[in-house]
Amino acid sequence: MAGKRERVRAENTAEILRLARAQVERDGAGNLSLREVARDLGMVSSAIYRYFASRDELLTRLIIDSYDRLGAIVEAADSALSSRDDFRGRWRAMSHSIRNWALESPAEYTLLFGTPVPGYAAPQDTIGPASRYTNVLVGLVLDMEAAGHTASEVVPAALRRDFAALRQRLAVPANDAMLMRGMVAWANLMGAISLELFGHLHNVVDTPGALFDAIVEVQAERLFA
Amino acid sequence: MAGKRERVRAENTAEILRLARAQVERDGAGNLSLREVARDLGMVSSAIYRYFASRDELLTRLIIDSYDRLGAIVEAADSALSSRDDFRGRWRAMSHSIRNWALESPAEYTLLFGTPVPGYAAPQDTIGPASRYTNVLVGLVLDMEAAGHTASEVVPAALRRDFAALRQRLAVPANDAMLMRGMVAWANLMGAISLELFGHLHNVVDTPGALFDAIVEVQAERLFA
DNA sequence: TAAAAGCAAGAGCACTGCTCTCGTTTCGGT
DNA sequence: ACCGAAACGAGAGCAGTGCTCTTGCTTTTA
Repeated sequence: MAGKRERVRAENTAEILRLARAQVERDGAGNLSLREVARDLGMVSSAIYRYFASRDELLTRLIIDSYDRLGAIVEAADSALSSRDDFRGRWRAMSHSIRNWALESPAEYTLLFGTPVPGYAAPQDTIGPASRYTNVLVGLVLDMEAAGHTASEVVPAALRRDFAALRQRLAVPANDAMLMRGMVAWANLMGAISLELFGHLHNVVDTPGALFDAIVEVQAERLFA
Repeated sequence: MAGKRERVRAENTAEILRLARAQVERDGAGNLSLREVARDLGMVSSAIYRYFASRDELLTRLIIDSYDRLGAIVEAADSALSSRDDFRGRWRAMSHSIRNWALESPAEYTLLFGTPVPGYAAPQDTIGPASRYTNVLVGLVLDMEAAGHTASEVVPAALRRDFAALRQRLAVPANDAMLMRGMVAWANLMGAISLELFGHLHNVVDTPGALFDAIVEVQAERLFA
């Protein structure tokens, strides 16, 4: 029998997620409507609550899935480079993979890196998937250090404890200066993408792609040479 | 008579903006409710439409005001430094003024730099006020160049036209490399603040303030020394 | 086979943005 | 000083939202 009920439940759950994702992609996360999902699915709105306790829970699920996809994309971009010690190349690859993904599915990027939806607070379940893409960046600075690179970034005393905890939690033996380097690169990368995607470059440059390339290149030169 | 109607209109408009701002500050831009504003004001909801054509128009007005306040704050922070050729100091001052403002009124920061509200597209009226805070940064790189500093940032050919247009539009005689430097600093700054404010640092560091200081310092060392 | 659990439907609540109509109040021109 | 026009606030109403509760039906479990 394989459990008819169980099978139908899985199908419906998947279908709800599919429709919700399409809706988010079309109208943005803020406009996700449970009732519309229900209509598209040929159900009544209250039935959705058998599958997701609330709109926020559905959103959370979408967020987790998006983090997972982003993680997979960045991992693939990084590991596609055969020469593991081409650090500049790896930085380029992962940077561009994130931007390309963001441009392809802006609503998804917005879902993760834009305004935390109205009264919504990210639950614990998201932190695992969320760290997948950052782990790729961590891997880069780790490999650099293993290859004998030294970083000269100054790390204030107040940050040393944070970095020590981070080192322990992630089992990452990078030194403070190298971690600092990663943080600067991370902030710069996400800043460049957010400025572009949220429209702050509109009356500034006409070819945001070229600007992004240049920003990545400046960092590659400075941090990953 | 001084126009009773005109006076009342000005008062009501101001009051609507005040209440709406308080609401945004409390519940976030996505939860701004015209009906609640009307209730707080002792009016019926439809009356609000005598003053603002739509919820989006009210939001736009709030956004413009916020850009103006941010602009004033950053300008003040920069011009508070008496030694105009202390570029690192000026960079520090403007960076921290933005972050402090963001921490004091996160909903306001979110309004400007988070997700462009659901189906909302920023109208032209915002681009003037929006460039006020960036002009301070532009002023910094301009002064650096005037003081004889040279930048070594590489600017790809594709960006040269954008930068030429920018130079003309803003009447800013900075060379390409120096403009590039400003862009990197800008992206890094906004990235650092957004990561913190939108919760992406939650399981990363416990003292985001220290991380921010360090990021600013790294850039000060590299770009504004 | 009977009880238990899972399910979809439907009605309903309290909201939302927005529109339209209807009396009233204020303003500008004669 | 008057009178038409314009501006105004109130109120009802429409279409939509998230979410809850009850009611019957179906599948699963014991």
